[in-house]
Amino acid sequence: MTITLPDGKAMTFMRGVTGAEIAAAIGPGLAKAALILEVDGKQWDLFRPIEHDAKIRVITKKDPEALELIRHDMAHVLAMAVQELFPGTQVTIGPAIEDGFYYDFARATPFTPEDLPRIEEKMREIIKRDLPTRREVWPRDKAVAHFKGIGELYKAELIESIPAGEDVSIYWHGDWHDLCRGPHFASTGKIGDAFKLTKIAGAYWRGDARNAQLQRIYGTAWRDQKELDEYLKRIEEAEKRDHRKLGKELDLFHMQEEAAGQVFWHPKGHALYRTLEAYARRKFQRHDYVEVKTPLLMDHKFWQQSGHWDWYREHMFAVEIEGEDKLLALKPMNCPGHVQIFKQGMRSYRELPIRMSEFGSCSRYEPSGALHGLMRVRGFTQDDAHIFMAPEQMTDEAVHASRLIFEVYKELGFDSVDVKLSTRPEKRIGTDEVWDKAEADLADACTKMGVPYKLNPGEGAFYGPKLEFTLYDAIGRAWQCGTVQVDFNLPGRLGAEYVAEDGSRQRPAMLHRAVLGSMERFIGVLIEHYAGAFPVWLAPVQAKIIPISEKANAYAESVKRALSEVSIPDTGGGLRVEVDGANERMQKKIRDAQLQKIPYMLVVGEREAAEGKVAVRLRSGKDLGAMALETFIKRIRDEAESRKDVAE
RNA sequence: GCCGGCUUAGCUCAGCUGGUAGAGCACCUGAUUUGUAAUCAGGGGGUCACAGGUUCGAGUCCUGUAGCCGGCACCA
Repeated sequence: MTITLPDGKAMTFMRGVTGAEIAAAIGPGLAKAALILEVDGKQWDLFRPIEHDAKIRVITKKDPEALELIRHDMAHVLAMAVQELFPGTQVTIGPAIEDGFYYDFARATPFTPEDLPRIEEKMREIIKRDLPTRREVWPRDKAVAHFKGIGELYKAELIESIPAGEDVSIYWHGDWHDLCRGPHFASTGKIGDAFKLTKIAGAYWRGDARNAQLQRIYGTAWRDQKELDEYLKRIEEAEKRDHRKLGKELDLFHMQEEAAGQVFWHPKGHALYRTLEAYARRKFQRHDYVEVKTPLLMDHKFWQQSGHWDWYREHMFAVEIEGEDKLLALKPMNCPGHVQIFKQGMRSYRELPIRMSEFGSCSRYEPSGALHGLMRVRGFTQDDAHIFMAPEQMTDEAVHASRLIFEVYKELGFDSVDVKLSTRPEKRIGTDEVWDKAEADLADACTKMGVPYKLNPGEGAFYGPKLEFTLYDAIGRAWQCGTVQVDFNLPGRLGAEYVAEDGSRQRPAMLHRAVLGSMERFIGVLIEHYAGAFPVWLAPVQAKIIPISEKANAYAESVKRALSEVSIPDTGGGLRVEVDGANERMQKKIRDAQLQKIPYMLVVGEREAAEGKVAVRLRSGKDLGAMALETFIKRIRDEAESRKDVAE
């Protein structure tokens, strides 16, 4: 039997040879390092016999696949440990995930945080025992009967969903066994012990809230201690950027119990908000949008007509007014309002497309468990727009909207953006023909732009498919923000029409589109992206003037007035500067400004006052020395206008 | 909404097995008038999330409610 190695070298072995034997034949180093074999492109246990000629590759810790394999094995060890410590606990599933693994258990009493160290210790012990792995193939029905017999009802259910007549593989580690597709390392000792259990959580069986809730334990696992340490460090760094923490430290906003899920923007946070809004407003204007404002509170009939009432009633705030037979609803989105504006007067095809934008305040009664700082709130502002058009304009308008999104992200410093096309969900309105066209229009738009996209089947809105735009922040985390949604359904339901070229009345098509998504959430993303050290154009305080002693206070104020007069186009006003007139030493004021991550500190003493200068210090600590106020103004204005993010 | 955890001064946090609350920073007052990351001294400030209960006595124990945190489910 011939075994071909990756370098093309062929070796001859007896039938039934195992990966371990092949690795040993190649060399003792490889025999030791080998974890899993790849046989004709399929992963194969080292101890599993090979019956045909094959091309093989030996996978070791160094290979990219190793992490996933380690994590999968680790999940098994976790399950073993839990079953040893807590007899009667049922196992369910336990996959490898990004950065780690988890395992879901069925158990009457939930785990407590104190259990984790015990389980971890047991896992290390199991790894140390170096239990050999064995693979068996059972007929499906035998496996079902077996797992039912030992009280593993979830496992039995899993196997029952495999077609009858098929065989399943069972893996043994010592005398513990589990249904598993494999592959697994030859023994538990091969896994290494660079892991840590991180959290416990409830999770629904098969991801469905109607099912029983299981107890999930999460862990992280790596090739070695160094990688594990790096990962833990990374988590720590991410925590430092948490927008909730920075929001407090930088005095940007707060939230409180009496208005759960809603934001109190403080002056500094609101400066961010206004700046971003002014930028977006100007950008939309340049892309031929018209801006409107619609009522917050409207008769709920609009949402009955649109269909939202049926879908989302329990997530809407509704108000009954005493003595009036009306049910009003706080708007959860802006489309019905925009359609009302469209419906005023007779619309001609000549006016189309109409691109109607609004910074629309929306309220949604989000489930309590979903709330998360600025990222998921009950009161938020969409940078929303609805584009009304003739149906045949759809592809062009989708391109137009998508280009705007790419442009804005790029200008805001997000260079890598992913696009997903979410298609018809099971629960939806509209005919299949309409959905066919809607999905095709979005796909065409991507093709036209030359933008690759991933398909996200079944994830569209109930009224139409959507493109979703995901950007990546400074530490590589993904944030889904922008969206472009085709809608051939709502305009009809809400009674919108226009007069076509031939004089007939036609239904307009509509595109829902948001670039930033929610202002609140996007600001949250910006806070985390910049770790609170905003580029000058966004910084709530762009320069802090620091008088060295009281003698320089008057000059400091005059510098502030001069800077406040400097207007920055497209960002909504003059430079934002403050004087620190406290009776403190300069060092202390510098420290305070530094901790507030203010980009420029302007130190002024009697020397600067006499010469009309400012001594410029950057938040990096770099001292630029004294320069004429005019020179500094030119510098900061250029920086703000270009929206540069200066790293130094 | 579901599972688990948490909630002590404006902020960050201490407070052992129940005996009646403490630090640093911030704030206020005074002194100091300062050259690139914390000047010194003094002072004020807490219904220990809320509501019940156990107890001679509860920040500490029990129950409920709310909010927050970590997940899950949801996300027009």
